[in-house]
Amino acid sequence: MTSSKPSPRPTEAELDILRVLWDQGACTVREVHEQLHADGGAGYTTVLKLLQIMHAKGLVARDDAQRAHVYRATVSRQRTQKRFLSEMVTRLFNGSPSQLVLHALGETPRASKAELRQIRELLDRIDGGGKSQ
Amino acid sequence: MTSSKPSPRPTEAELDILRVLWDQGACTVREVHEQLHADGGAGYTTVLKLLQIMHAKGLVARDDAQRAHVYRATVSRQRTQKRFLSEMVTRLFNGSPSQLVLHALGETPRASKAELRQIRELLDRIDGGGKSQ
DNA sequence: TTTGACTTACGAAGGTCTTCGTTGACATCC
DNA sequence: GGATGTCAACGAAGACCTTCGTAAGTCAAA
Repeated sequence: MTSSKPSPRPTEAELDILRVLWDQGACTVREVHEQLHADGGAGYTTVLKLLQIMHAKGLVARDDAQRAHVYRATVSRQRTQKRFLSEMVTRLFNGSPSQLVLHALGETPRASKAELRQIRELLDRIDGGGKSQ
Repeated sequence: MTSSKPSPRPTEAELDILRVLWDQGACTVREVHEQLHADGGAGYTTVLKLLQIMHAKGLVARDDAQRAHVYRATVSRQRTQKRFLSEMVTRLFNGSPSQLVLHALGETPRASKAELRQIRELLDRIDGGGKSQ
């Protein structure tokens, strides 16, 4: 039983921290804080508190071998993206993912050639492989 | 100055109500409540309170000519979809809408032929018309 | 050993969100 | 007219989120 916790949806501030953790890998509180609020958005203890809460929720793991604890994300970027995406589909797009794709694509005139090609390839794979009705 | 208010992002419970209003058109509180919590999810006054708050926020308009006030959405489904989509892109997809499309497409093996075709057409229009660098 | 820098831990304040109980207004039916 | 039912309005409670001030612990250098 390794996956006993569904681990709750991250809040906005938590997402900001997760982004740092995903990009930088494991970080200390100070590193996250400097990455996120170098200008002075939120204080050091705010980030610390958030990380403690996230740890309690199971969103991050903590290595306290050193004095400055090191945090790393336990939820993957992919999984989180998927989760938010599917919530959005049910809440806002009548449960139709392709509707979401259509809308998102409409707002995306600045895609690179490579990306467009990637999308086409994926499309081919879906169309060719899984011809449902 | 008709459009002085950006009108805040709807919360989850507010989104549920907006969905009803979008699908059914203008509704009384009772109608929304029965549509949403016929089983007994939340009480009548809860829906009423939410609609009052949404009215204060400018998310819905109210016609109080009759005793039972009639509410209708002032924000369109499209606009709201776009808004959530773009927030998601910046928060979760490094600002790249096509990345979002790619992911959403990956979770969409059950798209209908018609939808896939629609996506392809849109893709062609983007690719052909806006060939950037 | 004392000082100072750095760190975690604790608790609390202020805000928003969601829910509901109660009240008073209004209409209808007997 | 009085009882009954429906409605909007109000206030408040409880939960969660975000932020921060302060205390307490640890380590190294002076």
